[in-house]
Amino acid sequence: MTAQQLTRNQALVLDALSAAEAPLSAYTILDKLRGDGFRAPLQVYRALEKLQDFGLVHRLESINAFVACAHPDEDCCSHGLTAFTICESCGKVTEFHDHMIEERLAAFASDRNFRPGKTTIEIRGHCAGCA
Amino acid sequence: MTAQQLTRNQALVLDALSAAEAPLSAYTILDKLRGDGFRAPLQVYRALEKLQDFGLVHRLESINAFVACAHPDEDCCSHGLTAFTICESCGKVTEFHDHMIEERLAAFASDRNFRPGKTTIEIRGHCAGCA
DNA sequence: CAACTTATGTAATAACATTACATTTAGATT
DNA sequence: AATCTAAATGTAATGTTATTACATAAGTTG
Repeated sequence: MTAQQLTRNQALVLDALSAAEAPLSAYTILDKLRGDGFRAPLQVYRALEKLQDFGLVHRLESINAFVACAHPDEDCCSHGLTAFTICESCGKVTEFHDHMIEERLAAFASDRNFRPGKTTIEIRGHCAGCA
Repeated sequence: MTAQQLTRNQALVLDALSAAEAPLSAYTILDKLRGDGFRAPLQVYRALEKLQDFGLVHRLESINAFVACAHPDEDCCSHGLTAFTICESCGKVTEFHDHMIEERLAAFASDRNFRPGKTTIEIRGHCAGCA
């Protein structure tokens, strides 16, 4: 996915996520953007979908929420697997990549002729500050 | 979590999941069990919660659905991480454990003083039969 | 039995996400 | 510039997933 000019809605949603300290739900984003003319969930979901396509936003499956990519410039999300730690106290999310985990998962899939699509790795717990 | 006598509702929910070829949503389970007297979502969610505590059922976060544990006798789910492949065509789920992945994730968490709780690893894709 | 904990029943509501359809905008083509 | 087309947008309605609140019943332990 190559660099991309964002539409107004996409830019607003990305800004909202970038400004947030923690992941936001689609409906929280909607509420934040009502002042900018947002009125319906679909406006948010559509922008989120594109932003995910562009590798600028990640969806955290285990908490139904979204975060801005930590290093979008590296096109990080297309070259492999992204994993997350998610603090259940403060919401802080850390994004990381581990080549060995990627290989092990790929090997497992390959052994079973399973063709992998999107992979989710999320560790919920408590961060250093909240321990 | 030690072996456990299940209540009627818990047993019914577990049986429904065990009989299914693919993961079931809570509401699908509810519909299957209406003939057994189930009337409300909470009956299902409460049973599912306990069954997860007992290590007899897993929740698949990325598809909001539940599966019976593939090898509940081994108490598999308490001794470590469980990972899944999920076929997006036929719904088939394969459960697996990988000690090295477990170690890598633990090491990452430890390095950052992140105290891990529940970890999710789910690979969505297409199984050999559906490729 | 009394006190307590666990499980259950039921209704209502909250939270998350999609379908359907009409309209507008932005780029490309002529 | 006028036209065409694909992408994006607006809006309403609905579908799906999960929880809160409160009342009742059943099992456990002193």
